[in-house]
Amino acid sequence: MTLQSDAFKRHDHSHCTDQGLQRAEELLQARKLRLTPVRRQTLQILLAEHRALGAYDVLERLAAAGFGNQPPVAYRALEFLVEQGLAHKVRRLNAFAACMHPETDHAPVFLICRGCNALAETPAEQVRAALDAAAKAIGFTVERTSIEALGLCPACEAAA
Amino acid sequence: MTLQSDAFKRHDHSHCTDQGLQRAEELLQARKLRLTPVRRQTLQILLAEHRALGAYDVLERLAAAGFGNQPPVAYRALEFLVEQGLAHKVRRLNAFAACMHPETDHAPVFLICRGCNALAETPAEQVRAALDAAAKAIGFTVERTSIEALGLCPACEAAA
DNA sequence: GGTAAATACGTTATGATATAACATGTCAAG
DNA sequence: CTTGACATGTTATATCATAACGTATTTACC
Repeated sequence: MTLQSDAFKRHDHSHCTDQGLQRAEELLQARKLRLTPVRRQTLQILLAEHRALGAYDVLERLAAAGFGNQPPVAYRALEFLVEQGLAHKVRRLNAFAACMHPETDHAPVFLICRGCNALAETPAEQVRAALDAAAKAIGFTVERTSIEALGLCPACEAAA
Repeated sequence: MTLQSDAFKRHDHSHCTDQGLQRAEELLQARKLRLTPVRRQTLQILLAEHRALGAYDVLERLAAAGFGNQPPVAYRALEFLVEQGLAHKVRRLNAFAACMHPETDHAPVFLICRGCNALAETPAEQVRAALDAAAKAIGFTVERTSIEALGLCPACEAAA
């Protein structure tokens, strides 16, 4: 399960998937990069699962879809998607998730529920600004960020 | 090399180490927890290196100091130190660093230089506040955070 | 179209990081 | 001086990730 700003609302996953793939195609076309079959399938897997997935989980699904079943197959596709901002690596989970806002959200914040493993990706402008300010104070230039929080989602908080 | 707010200033490492160990002893005594030989040595290793160290690097040094040389020896000591706020895990590096402000800094921000691998730990109040606000907006309760940035330290920025 | 360079894919092998499970040892409370 | 809690050591294995190389596909250019 992935939470979003509209957390907990049920929605049509296939719509997310279709839209995500379409945005990916547009983005990559604009950059003159290729959404090859493996890459496309990998993105589709992440979009469909709609949560963070380990590389080996992705690999399993790729193999089931007829692609190679050796780790580099998954890692290469994932690396490409991450580089292009179409997916993110959630470092606390050693796992990957499709980006929910590929156009706008270049500095995502992940909220990870320790109760139900739900993953929320929220916009990060304020957080990123604060981080930039802290870095600037010591002359450090920020290029990439990983901002993650572990805690409880509303449902698990209520249940506790 | 570790950068701090007073980045790049040369200083006496042994002073850091002594002070860090002493603070650890006080803290743990107050919590009625034990700074056993392995834990003490582990903290000392992190303080002395003064940068992020992989678990196996720590293990190597522990073994050299006469402790067991199997992974759990290092992982257990590191886990304890992290739990007690005396060390942090830098997730982007899969490595551990002694905490530079064990009393005050419970939500550290790490700045990692991709040029020279220097690691800066800076206070995080503003960043943490922004993160809490973003989480609160969707009803998420933050318990622990990892906030890390990859970029260039002043020296590497100048050199580039 | 034909060919060379660049890019992507598949596979083997290995490296790096981390933990489960259990036996042994140490400490502190009663 | 024993018991229970905590800590350590060890074996084994799980999990995550990449190097290196050969083959295939695509693209750019003639």
